[in-house]
Amino acid sequence: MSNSTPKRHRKRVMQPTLADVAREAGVSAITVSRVLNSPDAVRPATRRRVESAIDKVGYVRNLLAGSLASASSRVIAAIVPSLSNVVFIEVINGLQSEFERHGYQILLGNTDYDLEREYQLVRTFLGWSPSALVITGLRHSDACRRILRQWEGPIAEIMELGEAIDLNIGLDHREAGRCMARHLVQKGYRRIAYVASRIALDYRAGLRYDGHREVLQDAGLEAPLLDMDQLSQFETGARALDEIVGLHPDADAIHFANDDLATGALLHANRQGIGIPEKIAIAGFNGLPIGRHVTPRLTTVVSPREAIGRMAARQIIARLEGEPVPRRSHDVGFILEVGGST
Amino acid sequence: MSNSTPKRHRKRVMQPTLADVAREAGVSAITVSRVLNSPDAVRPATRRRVESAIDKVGYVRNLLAGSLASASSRVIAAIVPSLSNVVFIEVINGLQSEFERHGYQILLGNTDYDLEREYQLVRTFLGWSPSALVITGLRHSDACRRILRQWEGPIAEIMELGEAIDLNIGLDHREAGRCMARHLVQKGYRRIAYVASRIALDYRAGLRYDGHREVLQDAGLEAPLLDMDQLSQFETGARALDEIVGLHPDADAIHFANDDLATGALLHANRQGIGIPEKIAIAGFNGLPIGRHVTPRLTTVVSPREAIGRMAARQIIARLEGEPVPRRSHDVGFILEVGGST
DNA sequence: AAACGTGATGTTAGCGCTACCATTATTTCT
DNA sequence: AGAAATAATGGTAGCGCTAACATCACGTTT
Repeated sequence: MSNSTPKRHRKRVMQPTLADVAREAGVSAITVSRVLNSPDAVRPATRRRVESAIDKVGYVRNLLAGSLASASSRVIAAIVPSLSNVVFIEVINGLQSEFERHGYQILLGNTDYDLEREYQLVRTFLGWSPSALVITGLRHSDACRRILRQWEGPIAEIMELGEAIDLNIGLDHREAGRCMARHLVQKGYRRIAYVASRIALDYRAGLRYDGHREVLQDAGLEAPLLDMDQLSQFETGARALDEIVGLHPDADAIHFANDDLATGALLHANRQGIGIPEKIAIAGFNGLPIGRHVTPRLTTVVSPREAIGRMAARQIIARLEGEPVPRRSHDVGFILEVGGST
Repeated sequence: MSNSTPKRHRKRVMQPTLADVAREAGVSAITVSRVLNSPDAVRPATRRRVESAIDKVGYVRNLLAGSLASASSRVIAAIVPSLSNVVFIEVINGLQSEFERHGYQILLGNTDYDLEREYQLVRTFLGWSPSALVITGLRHSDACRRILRQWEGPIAEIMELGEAIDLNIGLDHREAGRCMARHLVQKGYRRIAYVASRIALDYRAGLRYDGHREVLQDAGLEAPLLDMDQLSQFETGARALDEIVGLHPDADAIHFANDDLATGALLHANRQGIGIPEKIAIAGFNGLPIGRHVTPRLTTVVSPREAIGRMAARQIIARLEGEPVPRRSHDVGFILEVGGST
C-alpha cells in the first residue's frame, strides 16, 4: 500500500519528496518539513536523523508546493524598464545584495518602457504570490494601478518620488534638473541646450528637463530641447553634439539627460578637438564611474542607484518581518559633482 | 454546500480562484483552465463567457498551483557570477529578449564567483521546478555537478566552451588570449605584461592568460602577470598601469584581461600624458562600446555577449518545444578589433 | 434507425507541501 | 508520586490548479 504500487494517475518519475525522506528517517512528513523550516522545533537527535535522510535520498525541496501550501514564496518580483541601462542594473544589484542575504529570490521583469507590458508583467508576477513587488517609477496604466492597489503585499515604487501606492524610494528628478541648471547658469553659461533621448519614454529625463527649464526661464534664458530618437548610448551623445553644434552654433553648454549621452559627447569632442568646456560645456546625470575618468572630468549629478535598491530591499524586508515601517517615502537625494567639463 | 460557508481550515481572504470564475461563468473549473491554457479547445461562445467572468471577478491566476499541478513552471533559472559586470548583464539581456517573447520568466541568481554559493543557488532554483537552467561557466563544485547531472531539464552552460553537462554556448577563451597575444607579438611588441584582477575567481581571464603565455613562450618572450586584488573597474586599470610602469619600466604593451581595466588604464594614460601606443600599447577583451569611443580606440577582442544569451535561450526553447537540438556545443566565436591603442 | 465518430465539457484524483489541531513524550512542579 | 505544564511529533485537510479519464451532445456513416 506504500507507493511501490504507482497510483494510476500521474507518472511517478519525480524527485524524492518529503514523504520519501520521512520514511527513510522513520518520522512523519511534517517533521521533515519542520527540520527544513523551523529546525529549533525539532529535537536535535531527530533533526540529525532527518538531515542525514535528506542527504541520503538526495532530497531537493519543492518550493512550488511549499509556497502554495504556505501562501508565501520568498520571491521578490522586480520590474525595471530596461536592462540595457546600467542604472537599473545597479538598482537590481542593490536589491539582490540585500534580498539574497535574507533568503529571497528575485524574479526579474523588463518592460522596455511599455506600460502595457508592465501591466502584463505585474499580472504574471502576482501569479507567483511574490512576497513583495519592486517596480520602477510612479506611472502605470490605470488597470495596472488597480491591481497593484488591490494586492496586499508590500510594493516599492522606486527611482522617483511622488504619489506612491505603498513604499516609495527615489529622488526628486525635477529638483535634480534644477540643480544642474542652476550650476550652469551660475557658471555663466547662457545658451544652454538640453539633450535627451526618447524623452517620452524616459519621462524621468523629462522631469529633469522641466526643472532645468524652470531655472532657465527664471533667469530669462531660453531652454531649447533636443530629443534624440535613439537609445541613450555614447554614439547618440556624439551625434547630439554634432547636431547641437549645427543647429545652435552659439550654444555654450549642453545639459545631457544622462551620463551615457554626456560621455559620448565628451569623448567625441576629444576626438574632434572640440575644447571642453571652452568651446562648449557638458553636463550629465547619474554619476557613472566613466565620468570620473574622462578628461576633463564630467560634471554630473550623482544618483545613489545601488542605495535605492538596497533601501527598497531593507524597507520591504522590515515590512515582511513585521517591523513597523514608519516613513513610506524615502528621498535618497543626489549630489552635484562638478568636474572640468563645465 | 458551495464555499459560501468557509471551510474551517485556512482563512479565506484570498484572491478569486478558478472555481470563482467557473461559478461566475456557469462552467466547470477545468473549462476555465482550458480557456487559459489551450483556448482553442473551448467553444468560442464559452470562451467569451469565461473571459468576461475572469475580468468581472478580477481573476489573477495562481502560477504556483498551476506549475505544481502540471510540473512545469515556465521559469528559467539563470545563474551568473556577478551583476556588477556589464558582460553578464548583456548576457541576461540576451536571455530575456528571447525568453520573454516565449512567455518564460527569468529567476536571477548571483554567485559572486563563489562555487559553494552557486551550489546553494542551484539547489534552491531546482526547487522551483524551472523549465531550464542557465549557468555561467563549466566549473562547479562536485556536489553541484552531481545534482545538475541528476536533473532532467535542459541546462545551458554558457560563456566558455568545454566538457559540458548538457548544452554549451560560449567561446574559447584560451584561443582568444592567443589571438590577442599573436596580434601584439606581430605588431612588434616584446615586453608584454598581462594584467587581470582576481584571476583565481575570474578563471576565464586565467584561460586567456594561458593562451597569451603560450604564444609569448613560443615567441621566446616572457609573460609577466600582474594580478590585481580589486574588482575590474576603471580605477583598478589605472592603478595597474602605474604599477606596470613602476615594476617593468621597459614594458611596451599591456594585455588586459578585460576592457574595464584596459579603458581605465587608457583614460589614465590620457590624463597623465602617457602616449598610447608610443610609450605603451594597451589591449583589452570584450569589446565594450566605451572602447570605440576613447582616443585612441581600444584594441580588443569582441565577445558576442548578447548573442550568447540569445543563442542559449533559443537552444533551450527549441529543446523545450521538442525540436531536435542537434549540436550540443556552440562556439559563438570572437573578433579581434584593432584600434589605435596597439 | 442504430452505431459510430468527433469535439466540448465535466468528474475525480492528485501535484508536494504546510496550517491546524490532536496526540504523545518529557519535564517541572507540588 | 502524581498532576500539570511543556515540548515534540503526528494525522488530516487542504493550498489552487491540471492530467487523465468519463461523459455528453451532436452530427455522420452504414
